[in-house]
Amino acid sequence: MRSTSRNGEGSAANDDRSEVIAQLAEVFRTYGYEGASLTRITQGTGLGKGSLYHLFPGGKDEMAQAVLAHIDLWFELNVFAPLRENAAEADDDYPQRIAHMFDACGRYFLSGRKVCLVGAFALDSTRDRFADAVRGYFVRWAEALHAALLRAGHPSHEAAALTEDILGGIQGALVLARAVNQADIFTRTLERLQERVKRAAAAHAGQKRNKT
Amino acid sequence: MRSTSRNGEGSAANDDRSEVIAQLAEVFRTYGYEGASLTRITQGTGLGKGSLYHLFPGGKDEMAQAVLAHIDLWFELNVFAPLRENAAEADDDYPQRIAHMFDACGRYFLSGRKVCLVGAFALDSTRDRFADAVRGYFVRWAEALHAALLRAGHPSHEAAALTEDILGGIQGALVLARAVNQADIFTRTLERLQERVKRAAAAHAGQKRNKT
DNA sequence: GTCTATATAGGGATAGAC
DNA sequence: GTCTATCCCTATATAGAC
Repeated sequence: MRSTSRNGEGSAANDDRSEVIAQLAEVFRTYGYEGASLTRITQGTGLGKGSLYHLFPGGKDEMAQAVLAHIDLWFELNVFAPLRENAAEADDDYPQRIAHMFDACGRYFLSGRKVCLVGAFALDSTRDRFADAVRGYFVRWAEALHAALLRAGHPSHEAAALTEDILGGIQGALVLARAVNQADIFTRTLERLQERVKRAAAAHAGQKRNKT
Repeated sequence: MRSTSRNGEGSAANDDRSEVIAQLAEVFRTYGYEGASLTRITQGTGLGKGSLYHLFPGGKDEMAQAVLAHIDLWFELNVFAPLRENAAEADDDYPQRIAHMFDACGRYFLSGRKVCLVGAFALDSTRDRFADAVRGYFVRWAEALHAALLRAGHPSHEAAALTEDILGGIQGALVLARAVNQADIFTRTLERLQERVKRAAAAHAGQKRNKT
């Protein structure tokens, strides 16, 4: 029953692969790309080198690429897509979508106890190796958030500024939280960012009311 | 004339060492701690292994420690100390000191083209190796900035929030700027952070005026 | 598919000539 | 002080048995 040899992309195999990728992500997050030796990867996954190279013929590079794709998919499904306009519900509650984003981020980064692998890769020469994945992750996040902020009624320049402050604020809070070993810095930062968005939105509502 | 053998800590030797440390910093910033191999360090400094181990008997670990100490000293002199209260000029212009901090940071990080090595070290297991240096850097920065904000008239909770937002905002902007290869994200973020401080300060001044 | 054994290169670090 | 040569270890990757 476990065999999926007939359909090479069976769901059991996918689950296995998914599980391995999650473990790989943990290793890369802990040690960085250069620091993630095959020995550590072997320990972290419980697989021998043979199995690893069978799953990822391209070696470490392909493993990291798979991890980045996995992260990207998660954010695409749980963060970016929910932010974006949806034809079926074009008049949706955008402030709520933005709140959902903060929520998802808080959960994903374990309230500041888990760092952003993409951000970590961005800081050294690892970025160049995975330039497209690193860039794409932030660009698509920024685009989705910016569009949602516009839809929520923020003027263009403010939406752009908020987008940078939010994405940067999240990354920076993760750095800071880990540097001083205080995860709650991340939680507080998320709350303040969300509060700033609400205040800005309320200010526009107030201006509209005054005008009419 | 170049010999400083009699006084082992002669100024010429210090300059040499300082120059080497600056080059080491560049290598660590580019490749990260794990990625900074002795071969790359050799190329980046122009020194052979013999010279390197003569200068830093503790090897790579000591090199990185020296770099961190060097960075720390720079920030102590150019950022932290100017922020702090000074007995000789206790009634100084604290808003201006804060402006000076933003200025110094903008210059140090080359307007977003240079990352923060301490922040980069914080993100993976390198942090544990240099835990004290990493933690101390951010803690002392935070303390100095927080005190300056209090002195500038910000209420306690606001000063604490601004401190986290500013330190985190700077780190995050550096991550973001490098991730998408747009240094101006950093510049803009610095300007907005500074603007927020000014607005908050102005609001308090306004409240005071209304009260009296 | 997963293991063991091995190949080959490069890692950090040291010794000793100069 | 700086270089060259060399040490030993670990790195990534592959081959082939099972």
